[in-house]
Amino acid sequence: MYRSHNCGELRIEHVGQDVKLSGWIHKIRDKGSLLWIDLRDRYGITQIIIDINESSKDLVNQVKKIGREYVVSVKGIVKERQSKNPNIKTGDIEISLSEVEILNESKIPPFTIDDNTDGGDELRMKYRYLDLRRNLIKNNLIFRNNVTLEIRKYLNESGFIDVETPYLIKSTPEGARDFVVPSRINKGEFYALPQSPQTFKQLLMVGGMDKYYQIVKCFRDEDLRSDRQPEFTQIDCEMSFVEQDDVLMLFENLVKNTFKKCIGVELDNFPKISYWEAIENYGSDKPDTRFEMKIFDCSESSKGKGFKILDDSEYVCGITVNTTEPFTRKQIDQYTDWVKQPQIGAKGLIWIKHNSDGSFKSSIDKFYNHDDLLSIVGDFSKDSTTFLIYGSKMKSLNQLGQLRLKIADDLGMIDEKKFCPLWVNDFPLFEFDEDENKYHSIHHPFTSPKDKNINTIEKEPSGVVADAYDLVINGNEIGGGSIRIHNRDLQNQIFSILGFNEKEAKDQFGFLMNAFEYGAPPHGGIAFGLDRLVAVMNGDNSIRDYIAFPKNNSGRDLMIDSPSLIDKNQLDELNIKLK
RNA sequence: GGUCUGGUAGUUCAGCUUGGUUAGAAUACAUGCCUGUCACGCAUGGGGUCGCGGGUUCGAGUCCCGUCCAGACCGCCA
Repeated sequence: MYRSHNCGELRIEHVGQDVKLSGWIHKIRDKGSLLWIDLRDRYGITQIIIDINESSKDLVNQVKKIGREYVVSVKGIVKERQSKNPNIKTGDIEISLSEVEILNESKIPPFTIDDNTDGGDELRMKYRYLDLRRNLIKNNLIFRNNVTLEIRKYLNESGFIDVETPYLIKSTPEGARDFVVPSRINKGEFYALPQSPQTFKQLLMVGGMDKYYQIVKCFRDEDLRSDRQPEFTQIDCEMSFVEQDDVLMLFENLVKNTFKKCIGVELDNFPKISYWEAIENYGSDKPDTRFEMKIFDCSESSKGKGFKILDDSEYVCGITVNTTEPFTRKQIDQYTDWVKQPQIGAKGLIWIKHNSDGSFKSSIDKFYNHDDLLSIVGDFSKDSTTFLIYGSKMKSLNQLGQLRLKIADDLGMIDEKKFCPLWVNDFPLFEFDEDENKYHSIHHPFTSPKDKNINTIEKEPSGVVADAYDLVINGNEIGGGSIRIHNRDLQNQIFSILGFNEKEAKDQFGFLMNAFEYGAPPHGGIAFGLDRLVAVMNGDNSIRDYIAFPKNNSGRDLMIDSPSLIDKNQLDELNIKLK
């Protein structure tokens, strides 16, 4: 027997008991004739004490051999501590050591296994198994487990069944790049890993499963970010005989339930805003609504005063920043430089300072008098500053949206403890790609247009509104879904607008079109990014520390050192020749 | 594919602007001392291909060019 208790469960009421614990040596504090060992496992830390003067020589010698991160079993009697430690659960007791057995030695770890580790990201990834011993990662994984458990419970109680779908599927040109797997048996042919189980879950609906869910890995061969991994986990759901509101209600309750059970937060009802409201008010389709600072349109009020730059712009929009002290010239210049950097790409930044006496000072004083400026900024409070950005509508809004986030961040306007979920819906169905001179789906090609648009699809594709919705929390896209097309002719029509000819559509999605001819029920669904959800619930932007073995910026696993070359025999077998 | 930042002790960093003595600090590690520690304390000690390659120079951690690696961002992510 390795242990009678774990390292986190002994309390004052266990005093006097003989116990055996096993775990890792967290820290040794050698005080001469007294020596303490912190023994650690997943459940906590228990202090072991050795009184050198009252212990056998053998025991002392054994103890002296032990180093950090050794795995040991210890036997002893539970005693009340003379000086207690209120910071840990086992802080009232300690184990008076009578026997110790070294189960495994450890090299000196490359970084300290501590809450404030001295290890950098790269090293932590390379020795991820050591990093997992730290509270941060360990607690995140436990938290993730709690979240998935609550979600499974909720979905099961709501009548959903968990059905697995295949990982080796077919590559399609739409959307993200596929990860591809060569087939040995079918020479020259390739499987693709799913970007999502989209078509399969729709086929499950055709198959009468009615309510399906799966907590499932998805794969996309695109560049990584701190909130994007090439393999990530979705909570993937689909339901039959539903309209948008049915889906939103059920999954709003799922999210509320998860927040309540896992972090004790009661969320208010989620506001619903349309895609265009989001874009025009926040410059983003995933607005952070933890703070106001809404964007306003001043295209009309800013024109006709002889200032050519604004007169010639398609769109002019602004935000007013309320501060207790007006921005300094230096701060304004810094923001001007910031928006002009290539990543943002603004042509310039116009500023209007609101002085305490109600007067204005601005970068466009030459062309605009007091009343002109007043009509641009509308309502304002003293000592605030208004910024204007101009250009094409989408670009200006997007740039100002980014400035809005930057300023809020700089000024500490974001309450980190707050959660502001909302639904964004009424997305356009298509977006016109200037480079390729064709339309592509904003969501995916199986998204249904709103009923009222069905007759105008061919005539005016860009005006069609999709029956699609996103869940946004604190400026993060957490989930998205739609009501799907279940009619073969409509699906065909959509494929043709997307530029598929009949053969291509049949080759790639023939199975789905066929299925639609055998009584496909109306259906719709949603998928949540589990990694992002747990990170956001914990107030984090990066998902890496919520994944046991994540990949780095370049898609590498630094621990197992993948991807890697494969040998010639393997390549030959797969009929692959490298350039 | 692009922009930016970084790479110096096991680790995290300073030093680079303005080239010049033996490249420092903290932490980790080792040894010794310490009977109530829990970020223990004190003393001593070991520890460096300054990412790699080239160039400028009497002399390069420091300046220049290239390259590799890591991170943030843009593009990309139905």
